[in-house]
Amino acid sequence: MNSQLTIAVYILAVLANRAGQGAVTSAEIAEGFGTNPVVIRRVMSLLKKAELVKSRPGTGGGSVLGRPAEEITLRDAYTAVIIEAGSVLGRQSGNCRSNIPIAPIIAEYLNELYEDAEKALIRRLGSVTISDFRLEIANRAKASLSKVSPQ
Amino acid sequence: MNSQLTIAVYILAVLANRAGQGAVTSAEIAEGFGTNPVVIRRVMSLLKKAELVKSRPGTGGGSVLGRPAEEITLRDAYTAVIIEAGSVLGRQSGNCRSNIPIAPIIAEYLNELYEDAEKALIRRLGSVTISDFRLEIANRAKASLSKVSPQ
DNA sequence: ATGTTTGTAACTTGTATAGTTACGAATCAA
DNA sequence: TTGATTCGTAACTATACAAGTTACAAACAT
Repeated sequence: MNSQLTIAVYILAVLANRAGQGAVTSAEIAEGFGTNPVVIRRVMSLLKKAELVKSRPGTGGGSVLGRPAEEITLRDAYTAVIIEAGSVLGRQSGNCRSNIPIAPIIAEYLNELYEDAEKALIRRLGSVTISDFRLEIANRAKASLSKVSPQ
Repeated sequence: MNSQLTIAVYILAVLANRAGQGAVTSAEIAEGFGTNPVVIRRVMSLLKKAELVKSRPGTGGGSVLGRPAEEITLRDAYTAVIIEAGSVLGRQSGNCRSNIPIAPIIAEYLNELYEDAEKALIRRLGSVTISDFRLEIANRAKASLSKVSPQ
């Protein structure tokens, strides 16, 4: 539920990279990320609902950005992917089997406190466009490569 | 990893309730919360490391607060319980088996963004003492009872 | 000594999610 | 119209993780 966000922004970054050069298939994206095409399509399906991407089947098909990379923020990706599952934060209860009335009351209260944090997160995510993100990741990838083979 | 915080603040609230009336056993706390004593002891063990509680085995044993309830905040409970597992937020990777170098770079970047949110959360938690918390939960429990049987 | 309670290791169970397989539906090209 | 390609999604498997449980040694009070 959290790595879906990683995948979502990866997808958006790849599509931004290829903007204007035709659609990108889920197989191609999957290979770049090191996973199965279906995993990509599942996340893609959420991005489609949020109209961040458009997809088309058939030869020459695949996905493209729904609007320019400068007009998509990480917040858009977050809400597209996370809202389904409630929130990254508010996942109280988990595996807890307690049915005693006090447990949910505490959980509810803690969730309210989490809300402030989520607002801060969303604000921060909203300040980063896919363009920004793409550049940042490219720089880091370069840096991490030069760490492996220093010369 | 998240319901541990629920348990932690429940423990602290119970011990605050009983301050000056001797130690409380894990069995008693477990019954109140509707779980197994070992689950309580596991969380208690983290609270002990953080010196929020003191425990003693044997007859008349159990746990007491390490300092007054007015001087313990939810932030203390949070750091005691969560730090172990990294953070509520930064749980990137999860089940993701991708070893492609780009995935961890994105995850790392997202985690940095999460940090701002966590700071907000910690600030908020730091503003609530166990005393405050105890009152708030008591009020809510009363309200939720009156919902079940309105008269 | 005896009974009580903690502390913790080891195991079982439940659940979420990643990954996989399979196949129908949509699309394009010939 | 046929065939190749790609998406969309259901159904299944595998894995990881957390809660719950059992068991028992160690610490402590009487």
